[in-house]
Amino acid sequence: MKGVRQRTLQELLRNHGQMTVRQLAERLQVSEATIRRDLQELQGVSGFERMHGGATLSDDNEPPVMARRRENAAAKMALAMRAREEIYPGATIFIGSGSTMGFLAECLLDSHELTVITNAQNVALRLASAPGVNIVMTGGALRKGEMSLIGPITEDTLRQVPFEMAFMSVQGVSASAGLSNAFAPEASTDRVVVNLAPRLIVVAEAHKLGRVAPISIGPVSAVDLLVTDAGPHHEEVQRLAAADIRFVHPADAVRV
Amino acid sequence: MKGVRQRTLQELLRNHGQMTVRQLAERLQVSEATIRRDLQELQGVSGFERMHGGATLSDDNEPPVMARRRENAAAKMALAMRAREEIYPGATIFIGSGSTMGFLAECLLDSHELTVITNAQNVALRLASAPGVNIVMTGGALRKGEMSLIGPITEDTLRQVPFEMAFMSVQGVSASAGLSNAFAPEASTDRVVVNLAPRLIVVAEAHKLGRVAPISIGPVSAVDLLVTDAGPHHEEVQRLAAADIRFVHPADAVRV
DNA sequence: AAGAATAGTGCATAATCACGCATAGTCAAG
DNA sequence: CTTGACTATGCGTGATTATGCACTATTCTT
Repeated sequence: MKGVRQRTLQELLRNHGQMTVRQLAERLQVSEATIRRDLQELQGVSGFERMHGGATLSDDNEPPVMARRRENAAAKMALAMRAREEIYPGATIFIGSGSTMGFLAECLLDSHELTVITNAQNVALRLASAPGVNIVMTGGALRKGEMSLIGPITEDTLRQVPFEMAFMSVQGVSASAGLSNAFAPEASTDRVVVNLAPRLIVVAEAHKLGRVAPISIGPVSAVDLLVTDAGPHHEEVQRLAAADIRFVHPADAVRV
Repeated sequence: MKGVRQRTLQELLRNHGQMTVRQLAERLQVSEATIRRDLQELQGVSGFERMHGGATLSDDNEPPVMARRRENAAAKMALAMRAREEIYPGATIFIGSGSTMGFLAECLLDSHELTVITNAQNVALRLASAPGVNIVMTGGALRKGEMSLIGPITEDTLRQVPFEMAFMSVQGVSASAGLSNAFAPEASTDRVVVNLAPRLIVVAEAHKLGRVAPISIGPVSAVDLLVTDAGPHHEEVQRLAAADIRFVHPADAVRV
């Protein structure tokens, strides 16, 4: 019964978030000593935490990028699905970090003969269960909040692995100030991607348009395609169009 | 009847996710002994896991490294805790892949001023919630089962990032045949680690001692410290000791 | 700092397991 | 149809493993 019970136990913890030893013993019809022994063995499960009186198991350790996953999930998924249409079988693509890129990974689960190079843990993890997708991660320093890899090592790796197109999301897209991001080390890595990408596809929700973040990562002219849910009447969209940027919308978001 | 029953059995497991031997015997109208024999034969079916009292069959393809996490959890944790004692504040260490290394990561959550370089996703993920730990990941191709990064890119990164000691677990440790692993591309990466590590600490459960896997990754002389739960009377331990290998045991396993 | 709650541990008991052996089917050749 | 070899199944046994209880150590609360 032990193994089976431990599964149930994890299930309970995952659903309730946190439970006391007493509750678990009652619920699983075993003594508290047994629960304690079980919890002992669960040490090491990601997100699991033992504490006096009980234990917690958060869905994941919930770095901000995971929390943001839930914000505007529908819109992000729509953008991701539109972005996916640019990918053809056999392609080698780069996918950057950010919650929207996580959705893109989700869209690619049943792809065949696709090679994905990424510096984002959430992308790699999601795609790990995609049998038809080869995954290459860049090396680098782990930026914990974003679960992304950045820095000179990342950039070196990028230069070693050629790719045909790059998908990235950024903090700001402006016809005048170009692409921009907030965090300097990450911006440096982004700049390398922008320079290396034969074809650069930027995915940006409407509120990113016109925004300017502290660090510039490249001119808008580097953008080959902008996927956004901002409608054609959005004033920044018009400026970008004037700057000769091609942009597309998810099918069901044109009315935004 | 056997084949039919075993298919039904898998069906039941798939639907219920988990069942006890008793339940299965009742449901299929055969003795528990028969169920046990059936379960014996189902070993190797993907997602299938035997455990005391019952069995589970998860439909999601969780990586084997996660499944192995549950096997011998207590022993692995003991080894990991012993291994941790070798780490001093301010150190820069490499941690390899494998479930035992995941436990080591777990032990390091409250470390301060530690830099960890790793090619293992499970290690990086676990340590992502450790505020005092800097994490650098190697790049490379993702080996999905192990959730580890391997290949030339990994090796390049390793050469770029100096570290003071390396922790790794291997498939086989033999006084005569040295360190060995099963999977060639991974072994290549391991070999680089063995060569680069100023101090190499190998963590191996008792059953790894004396075993020889297909691909050699280095001589035993490369090992600076062997952490094992095999007691001093284990015959391979004696051979290794004769080969001048230092080894230590987790505190509570010396009596083995 | 004292009292209460919670956690860890050794031990006896109960559950489960693996193995050997006997029985009952199953199938093919004669 | 019979015989004999083979397989599957059930049962019993000793060994292994898990569990609960009682007790001690630790941690939290006030």
